[in-house]
Amino acid sequence: MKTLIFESSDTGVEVPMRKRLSPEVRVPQILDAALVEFSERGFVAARMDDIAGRSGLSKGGLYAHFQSKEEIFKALLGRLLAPPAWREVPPPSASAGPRAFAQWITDGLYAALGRPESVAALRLLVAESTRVENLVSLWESTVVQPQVVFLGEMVGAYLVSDDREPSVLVREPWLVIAPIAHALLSQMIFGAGGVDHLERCRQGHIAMLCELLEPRWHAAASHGGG
Amino acid sequence: MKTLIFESSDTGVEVPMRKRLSPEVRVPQILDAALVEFSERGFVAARMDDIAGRSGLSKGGLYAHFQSKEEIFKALLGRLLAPPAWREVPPPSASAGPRAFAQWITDGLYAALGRPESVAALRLLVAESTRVENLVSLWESTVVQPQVVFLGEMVGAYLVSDDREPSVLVREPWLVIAPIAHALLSQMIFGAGGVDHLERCRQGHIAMLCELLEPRWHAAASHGGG
Amino acid sequence: MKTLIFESSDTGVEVPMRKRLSPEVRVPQILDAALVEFSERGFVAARMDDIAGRSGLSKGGLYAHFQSKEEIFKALLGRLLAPPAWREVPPPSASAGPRAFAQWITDGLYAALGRPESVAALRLLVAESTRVENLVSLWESTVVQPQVVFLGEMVGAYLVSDDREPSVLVREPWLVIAPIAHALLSQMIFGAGGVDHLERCRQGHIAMLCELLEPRWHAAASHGGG
Amino acid sequence: MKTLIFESSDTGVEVPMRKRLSPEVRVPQILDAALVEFSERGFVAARMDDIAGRSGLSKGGLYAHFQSKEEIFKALLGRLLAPPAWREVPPPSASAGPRAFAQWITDGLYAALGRPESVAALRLLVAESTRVENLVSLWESTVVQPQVVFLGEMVGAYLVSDDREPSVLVREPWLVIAPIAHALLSQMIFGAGGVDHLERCRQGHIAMLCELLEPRWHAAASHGGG
DNA sequence: TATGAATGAGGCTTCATTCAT
DNA sequence: AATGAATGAAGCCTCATTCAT
Repeated sequence: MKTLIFESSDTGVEVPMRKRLSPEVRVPQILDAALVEFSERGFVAARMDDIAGRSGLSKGGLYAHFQSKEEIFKALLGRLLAPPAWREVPPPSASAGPRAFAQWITDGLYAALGRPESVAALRLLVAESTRVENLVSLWESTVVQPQVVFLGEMVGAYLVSDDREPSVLVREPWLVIAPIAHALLSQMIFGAGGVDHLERCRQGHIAMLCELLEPRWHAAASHGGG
Repeated sequence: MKTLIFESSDTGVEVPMRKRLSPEVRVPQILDAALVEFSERGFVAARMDDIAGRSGLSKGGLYAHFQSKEEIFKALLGRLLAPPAWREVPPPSASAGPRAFAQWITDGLYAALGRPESVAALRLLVAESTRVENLVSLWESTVVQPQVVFLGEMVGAYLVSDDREPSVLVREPWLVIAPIAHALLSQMIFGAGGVDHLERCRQGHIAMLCELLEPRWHAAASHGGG
Repeated sequence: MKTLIFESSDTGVEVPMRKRLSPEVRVPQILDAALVEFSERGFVAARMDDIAGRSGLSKGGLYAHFQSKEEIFKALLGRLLAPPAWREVPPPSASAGPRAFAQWITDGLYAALGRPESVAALRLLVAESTRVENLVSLWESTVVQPQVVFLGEMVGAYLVSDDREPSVLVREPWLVIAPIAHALLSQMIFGAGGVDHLERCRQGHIAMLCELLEPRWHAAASHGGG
Repeated sequence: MKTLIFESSDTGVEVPMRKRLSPEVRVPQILDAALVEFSERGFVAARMDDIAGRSGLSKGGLYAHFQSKEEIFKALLGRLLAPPAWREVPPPSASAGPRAFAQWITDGLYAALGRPESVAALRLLVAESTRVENLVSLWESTVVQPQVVFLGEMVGAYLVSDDREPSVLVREPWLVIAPIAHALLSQMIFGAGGVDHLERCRQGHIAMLCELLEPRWHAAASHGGG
């Protein structure tokens, strides 16, 4: 019966013994560890030793699975930037009102972006995007843009149902997610700000969307401008 | 100007010499260089050699002005986090309409945050905030929060002038700046995105503020919501 | 043939397996591989991985046959330094003339030393002789010296048949092989130099031996010297 | 007054202080050290630490002068392969006899190649020529070949003075240096073999050249050969 | 006998910092 | 105030060797 970590011998010396795992098991462990280390310290300052330790193996052991630090980083980003399995829940009917619709939108956003790992991933992207420009611009065009466009279309579909001037949210769908961008940027710089900070942001986010989604008469008829 | 100055000596050999400058001149040069290097590479990866080269002196020369890399970093943040001389222009009167008001708000925001150095500074803060938590939280409480509160008050003052339900912008004034946060985060990750990217964002930002600032009747009276 | 052998298992997964061979078959394969790797890169730079790959098994597999890199090296040298089965052909009679005799000498020399493996072996000896001084000096005294002495005796026997001053080849028999030493050293440093480079060297070698073996009258009688 | 190596302080700790030297002084020191280390151990096995120590500075200090181990190696070979300032002494007149002429030839050869550094350099070339193929083939064509051709011309000029069949030495001038090649190869593999080993080789070398340079009648007239 | 994940020592290289000049 | 050779502490990576399978 072999113990997992230490095996005592009659020499009295404890010899570290680590489980031998298949790459299918190790690689995700390593990437999990890498996300923590890279996002806390940045690519250069992260130490292979620490990633190794956090994955439960020795420094050299990493190199059985990845050729270099850079490779780990790229594999990590490949995983982080994979398109999320968004939108399993269908939007509520327009008759349910703006709040239900806004809630549906933020449900998806905060579920995808509100987790600590997402903040870590974003911090990593901000700090190191130039290191993986290809991956990032691929992600932007194949994942981020389509998601934003999708949100804009959902808003358009919601608003088309009655007679009003289309909100700027339809023309500039990125505004739909602007509040969560602020919340995340804030967290990246100032820290978590308490467990419910994101939840409070989300309530503001919903309220703002509600105001923008409520029926309005043509702006030109009321105050006009610019 | 990166020309070296050559001084002839009686040995007949031309040796490259760099100008001897007073600290008042050198220190800002060094901090300018440091902002670029730190924000492009992060604190750890930035090299004293590069900061030196970019400031027009040699590695050793830096140490005539700063005791260490850390000192440079802190001095740089001290400069970056200084409160901006905002608000020299008074807000337009409420009668000028929401667009004029929104324009006034974004004028200040984009003038302060739209410059490339601001993006660099923010990137630096995201990547290295844990390194200078004290400074950052001081900045948050003495500069950022007051500015946001100030904006909220301005919005409140604008809206109070007629009869409507106060917008969520008053309760959650950070929403006023959320669009620029999104724009900046986007730039930090995806790059500049063209010279007029920020300007387009600003137009969307203004339009959104306009929609939120337009007179509305009590939401409860129209659709209500969950 | 570098095809891997696949064996199907009831898991439905094809796993690459290498043939299980007896040591009698593996060991020579390994030493062949080792000669190439050691001589191309030197002892330290040669990698067990590469020797393994070149022998058709994995790194760990080597250790089923040799306890260490050093062991492989010594076994290789043991094989390389074994006395060659020289001299199966008897020398031609003196009456056949110097050219026939010179040809007989070079036949043996170039057959033994002209092969690429011999060049590789010599390169290895030059680079790593200090690592195995015992083996090398044993080789020198039991193999190399006797061979050279033997050649000297053959030359002496050839020349004794007529009346002349004995050539220096008899006193310094290493001169008999000097030209091939030059050719080999040249190949070691400058590379093969074409397929027939050694053959051309051999012709020069023969011609030189002919000149030295031709009947001469006592040197003292002609020009004299120092 | 600063001591060269150690400076005692009142803490009782000896602080190593090394002289700060200009590159003109350091670089040759480093290359001298590199020759020893590289030729004793080969490129890969030589340690930067040892080269540094032998040059009187620390490991890191090397990098103020060379970008990498490879750079040191190339610089070293550049120095080793520089054409020697050969042939300052004119050849003796033909009337002085073959021995004087042979002596003149070997004087140059053994002065250039007989030094221990030359053996070290050759050993290095044998072991690592593939690492610097460009340099080596340049050396072959611009230094080695011309020197050999020059020797052949000298021999030709010597022999032309009387009526005989030209020796193979004229057609194949590399045979002139073959004996020293053997001597050097021998030293590279078996070690120095005593202080006067090369000198004994040289006597054999001279004797052989004498035999080949002595007047002969046309070979066709004596034995001829197939 | 064979595989390949894992270890751990060791080497190359980088870089903040020092200091003689 | 400025230079640049020099130091020394890390950190990345390689690779001989081990061992569970």
